[in-house]
Amino acid sequence: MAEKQSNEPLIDSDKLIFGIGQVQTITGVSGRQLRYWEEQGYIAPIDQQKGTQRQYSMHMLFLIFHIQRYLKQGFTLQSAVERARQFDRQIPVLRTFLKNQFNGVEVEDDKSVIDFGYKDDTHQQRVYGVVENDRTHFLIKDIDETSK
DNA sequence: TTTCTGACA
DNA sequence: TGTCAGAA
Repeated sequence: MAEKQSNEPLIDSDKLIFGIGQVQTITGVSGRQLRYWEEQGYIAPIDQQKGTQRQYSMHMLFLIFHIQRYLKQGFTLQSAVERARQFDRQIPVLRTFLKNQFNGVEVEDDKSVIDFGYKDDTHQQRVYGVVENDRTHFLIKDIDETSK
């Protein structure tokens, strides 16, 4: 099996730009709301000159999407923004962790196993994430020095 | 056609 | 927040 699949050529998310029309279609947030949120300092388009058409990064699109999700759940705009921002701060952390720990996943019909690499620098145990249907759990295996 | 700003039955 | 106007 292939050991390393250095996944570098991912899409530059910074190059994915959306106009206010696309943002409305994707997130369901009206242009009027987007301009109001911007006026309140909650969101910001990509730096552009005044009077020109707004452009939003994919990152901002996600933020807008989450603000709207919390809004639908009944939160006020202010608290929805707070929660969206908190969530936003967690993404880079998860990304870094997965980037360093993810070592591939074996997909099977009834059960799939995610390889999270060694438990620590001692390299004596390996951690796996097991996915069965909708249930998940961790699995730690001891590494026997004799094989491989 | 779409978006921008400002205003308000 | 929606919607309408007048301009770009």
